[in-house]
Amino acid sequence: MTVEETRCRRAMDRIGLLLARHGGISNARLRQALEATGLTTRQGMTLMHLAETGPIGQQALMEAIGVDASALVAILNDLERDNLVERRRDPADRRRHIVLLTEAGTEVLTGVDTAMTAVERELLAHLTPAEVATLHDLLTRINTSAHDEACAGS
Amino acid sequence: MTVEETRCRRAMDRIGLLLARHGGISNARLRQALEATGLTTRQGMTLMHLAETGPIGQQALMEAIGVDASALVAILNDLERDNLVERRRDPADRRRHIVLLTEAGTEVLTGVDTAMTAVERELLAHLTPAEVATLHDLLTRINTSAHDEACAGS
DNA sequence: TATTGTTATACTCTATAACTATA
DNA sequence: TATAGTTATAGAGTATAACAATA
Repeated sequence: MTVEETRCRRAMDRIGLLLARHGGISNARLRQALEATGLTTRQGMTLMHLAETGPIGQQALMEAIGVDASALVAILNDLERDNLVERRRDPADRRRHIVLLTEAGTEVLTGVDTAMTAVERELLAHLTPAEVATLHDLLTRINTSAHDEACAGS
Repeated sequence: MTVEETRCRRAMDRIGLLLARHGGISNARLRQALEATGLTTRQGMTLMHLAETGPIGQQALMEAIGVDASALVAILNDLERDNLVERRRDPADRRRHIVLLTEAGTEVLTGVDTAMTAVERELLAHLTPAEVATLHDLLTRINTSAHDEACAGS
């Protein structure tokens, strides 16, 4: 297509930059909303995942929430210190730690959910429900996995 | 199935979390792609804005790229050290610094643009051009400004 | 040797408050 | 006093490599 030369599109037409910026804003809002629960965004997200999956090994949990091993350790250390999760050795493979929600962790979850709902309501205030659904669909289809196709060049 | 009660939607149905995560990924990819230019994402973004707006005060630049004053100072210090931008006192109001691209900064810009294009091509590999346009539109309409409506509570 | 989880480290981004110099 | 810019500092997120225990 004709378009202008590929060179130098306006900065905020750059979807990469838009995503980075909105991600930062979402993160900041979530953190603020979660302050009442004493959790960070990633801690809240981790609790939500545990509630969905039930007891799970750290490897699987890592993939589910998209952080690396050392980051997950830090998250779980904090959560375990506050008795929101518990790590148990897997008797079948003593290298593995099975992570599970405690009763206290389950209770905190309600507050997390409320906070996230409030943040979303605000972020998406100008969008219709149909648009929100579209946005959700498009976001999940963004290529998140490691570099595979396209631009594989060098 | 009958869905569960509204409480506790699946974590990755949370748009706030999706945005935060994809933002982080975009940022990481951009950083990696910009490594060749020796710039961080925000430095690259700053150069792009300067190219669009021309000479501009730091207050205006802050708003344009969405970082706060102290963050901008750090960005500009690095860029100025590398002679990519220049700060000049505004003779009309000696408190103000007018920021502008140097010739070297303009040259680097081409590499920044190429890197960003490559990253986007990869992130958006599974979307049609129409979907990309929709995504762009929806992202720009997310409520980025300070808390006004909804959840204003305390 | 490979895998699971841990520790240590460092860099980026973000947020806040205190400071300066001008107005 | 108010504003433009600066400095300092701290917390959160991310990335990497080295390590221990177990398989």
